Amino acid sequence: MAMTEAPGSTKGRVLDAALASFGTAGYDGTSLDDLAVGLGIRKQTILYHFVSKRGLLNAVVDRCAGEMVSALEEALVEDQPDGDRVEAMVRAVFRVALDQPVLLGLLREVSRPNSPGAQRLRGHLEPLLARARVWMEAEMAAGRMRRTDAQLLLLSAYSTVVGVATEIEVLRAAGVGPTLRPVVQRRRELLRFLRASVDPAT
Amino acid sequence: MAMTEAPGSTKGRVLDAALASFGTAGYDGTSLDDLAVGLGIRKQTILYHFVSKRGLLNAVVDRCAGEMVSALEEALVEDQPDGDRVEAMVRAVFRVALDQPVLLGLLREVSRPNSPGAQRLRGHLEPLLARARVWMEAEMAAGRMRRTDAQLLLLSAYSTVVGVATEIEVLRAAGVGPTLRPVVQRRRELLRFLRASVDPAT
DNA sequence: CAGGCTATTTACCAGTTGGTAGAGAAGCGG
DNA sequence: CCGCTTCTCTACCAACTGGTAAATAGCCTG
Repeated sequence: MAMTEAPGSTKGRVLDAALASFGTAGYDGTSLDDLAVGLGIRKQTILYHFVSKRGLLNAVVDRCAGEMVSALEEALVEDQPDGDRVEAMVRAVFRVALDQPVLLGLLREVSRPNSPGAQRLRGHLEPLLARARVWMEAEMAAGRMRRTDAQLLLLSAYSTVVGVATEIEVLRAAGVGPTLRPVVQRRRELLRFLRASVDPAT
Repeated sequence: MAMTEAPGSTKGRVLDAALASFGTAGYDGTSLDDLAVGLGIRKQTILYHFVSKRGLLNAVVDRCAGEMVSALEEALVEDQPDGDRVEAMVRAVFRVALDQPVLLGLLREVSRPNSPGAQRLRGHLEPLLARARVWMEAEMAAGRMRRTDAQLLLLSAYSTVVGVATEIEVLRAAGVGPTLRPVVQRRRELLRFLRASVDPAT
């Protein structure tokens, strides 16, 4: 009764392949048969572990949201002495994005409302967003942050991050190799943007 | 032999419905049968006009890209005397986004590489991007713009704009009504970001 | 009114979809 | 050796997919 699946197990392999497929081909563009063939197993094995296609998506979303959330929380703990927390979080997200680009692909796929899994993703991210909102409002009250709509700024940053997923893919499609540079530059620009939005002296 | 379809014609109605469906449900998530039923016609009528589902997508992409490109070109012509061209373009894009949000939905759907239609979209946007790149490089050479990688900055702005589509939808899903305010705020922030990226005094 | 053109229809199809039912097989504690 | 659980398989299926073929109706022109 392991909480986490061993990476080599059938279940774990299915999760990996499903993440990749959902993130690139999308939910509707993913067929359980193809997924199974790619893994050298039968489709019914997938359904045995996850009950339905929807269940598989939920499992994938759960795992990815978990990784993302814990990466963010680690970043926040590391950086206790009020060092630039925003920067720490941005760096954490970009680290995840570089380590596993497919994860951002899924995030993007699932960010579309009416998409199955969108609600589930929100369920995972909402507490985190709430915490961030509270923190930002405290900062604003203390005058360390420019007065602005916290929720809007957060959503803005969020959609920018999701946009990075698009961007990495578009860059690759545009012939720009999968180099590190554009991503780093993008991160620098995002940080500058966030600082400008946050700087009290404006 | 009209170049543009009358909006009330069957063909035009199919195009509208297809745009909405592709932009929200995605390409794979759109069924020709459902589309036809929603229009009160038979699926084969759609296929008669557009040959195949892929052909329908191409037609939708062509029309939308055309609207977007002409909106951008109008903005550039209006603002000849070197008034802030960047701002004019951003405003044009946001105007389109507000007038027809579904259009951004499609843009986002089709921005994913490997997606059918991605290549076609690039074909439409590439000349525009090339012009912008040339212009930016001239500005940089003249010292009116901070030296930076023009293509990267453009892609950055592009993915941010696509992110706005996500954001509008996410906001609506998050309960924030379809008010104008968040979009306006987002535009202001994007403009500030672009100015910061472009300001020579940095 | 004959004949072609455009538009929309009915009828049909082969392939794929997600999903169900049930049979083995492998391990394990008694 | 039995019975139980866990996992994977074979065999099917009803529904739906995009697409083809052909019939029908309206309309304009000669």
